[in-house]
Amino acid sequence: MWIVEKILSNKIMNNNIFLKHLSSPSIFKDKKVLSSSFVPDQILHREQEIESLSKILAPALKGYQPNNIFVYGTVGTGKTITIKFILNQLKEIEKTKIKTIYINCKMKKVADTEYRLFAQLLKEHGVIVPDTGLPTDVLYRKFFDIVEKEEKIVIIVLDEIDALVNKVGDEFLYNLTRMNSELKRSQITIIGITNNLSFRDNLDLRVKSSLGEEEVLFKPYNALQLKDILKKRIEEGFNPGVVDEAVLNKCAAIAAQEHGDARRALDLIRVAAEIAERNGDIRVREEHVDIAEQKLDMDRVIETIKSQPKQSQAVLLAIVNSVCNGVCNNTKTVLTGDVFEAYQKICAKNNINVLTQRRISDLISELDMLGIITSKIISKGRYGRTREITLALSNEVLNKVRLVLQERFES
DNA sequence: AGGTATTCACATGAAACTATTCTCTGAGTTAGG
DNA sequence: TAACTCAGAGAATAGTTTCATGTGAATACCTGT
Repeated sequence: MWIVEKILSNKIMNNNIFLKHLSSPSIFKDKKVLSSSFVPDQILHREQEIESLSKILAPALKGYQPNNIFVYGTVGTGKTITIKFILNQLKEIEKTKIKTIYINCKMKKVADTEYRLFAQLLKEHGVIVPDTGLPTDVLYRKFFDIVEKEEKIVIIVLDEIDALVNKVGDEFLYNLTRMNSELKRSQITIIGITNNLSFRDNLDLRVKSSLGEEEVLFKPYNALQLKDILKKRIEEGFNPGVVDEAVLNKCAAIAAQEHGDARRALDLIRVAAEIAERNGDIRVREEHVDIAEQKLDMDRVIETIKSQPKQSQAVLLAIVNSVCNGVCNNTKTVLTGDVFEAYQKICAKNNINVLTQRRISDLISELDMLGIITSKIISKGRYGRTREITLALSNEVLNKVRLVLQERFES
């Protein structure tokens, strides 16, 4: 503890403003354990899934190509973590003949297009290709050559594969699976992870048959299982006695309600603890969890809004303005047409070029997907068919959103 | 009254376009031998 | 003659526009009673 030494040796003034933060005992023992991306050395309540996955992948150890796998399960059911865990175990036994690659297809600017996916795959093999300029099939060739040269069994994990397929189609999956028949000395196995249970149904038949050779379903955790998982993480992540049973129960219960999302439970407890620590409390209490729940919600919304492009923000402001001004007399809903009008006004005031209504329509449905607004299509008979838009935000969040938006626009 | 046709106000889809960033290639230019 | 420069052709990508087509049900319009 070099800081303590420094303090003792009086190298730091004893009125330094940071001193009081140092002296308060830390709640955390090892904070990274509480992050949802942490892979623990033991995964609870996934014994069955681990068993079947390892059975499928075991042939790799004997030099055969394992079947391709589809992994399903809603958010926070431990899909990613389990796969990572299994890959780690696999590598522990056999490093020379097996190569594992994990790629998250949703990562912006990393693997969200076919080109970038292959660029990423190449990068994993130590080949850097330019971001643009090359035809995609060149990357495809390069990847093929490298894999062939390596003489390994390559296990490629494509997390959130549905996002990529929705964006660019399933052609690349077909190409990847087809590679195997052309590869002589190496083989590729694909593990596709998705939280969209019906994803497989709208795949090309060829892809469906070759990729869906094996399927593993991850069921949501129930409250008891969540509690176990949390408990273990708490033991590792916090100093003893910091979190009591009631808090644990509460987090598990909230997460269980949200379709057994373990990530949610972890976020809750971590943020609750951060809040407690900042307040100078040495224990995490239930009210901290309440605040954490709100804060998580708020942060999520604000973050997504801030990261939206300007036009999208303008559209959101148009929605917020129209809803708050009660365009549709005192109801809290607005229609696409109202939004477009309000949007045009905002553009005029801010000197932004006005996009077509067609585009605005898309931007509105994007905001819907992000969960910032709720919209449903209604038919008003003779008076047309349109979207009925409602803000999906609590008043508190809404006010914050307004502040953020008004910072960016004159309105 | 009951049935059918219209009509509105957008939704939704597909394709094409724009602008930006970047590679590759080959022609032209330059400097050194 | 090798090395360098530079313009032009192509690609990838994101964000849009243009054009075309779809659509649910309140109303207008008929029809036969």
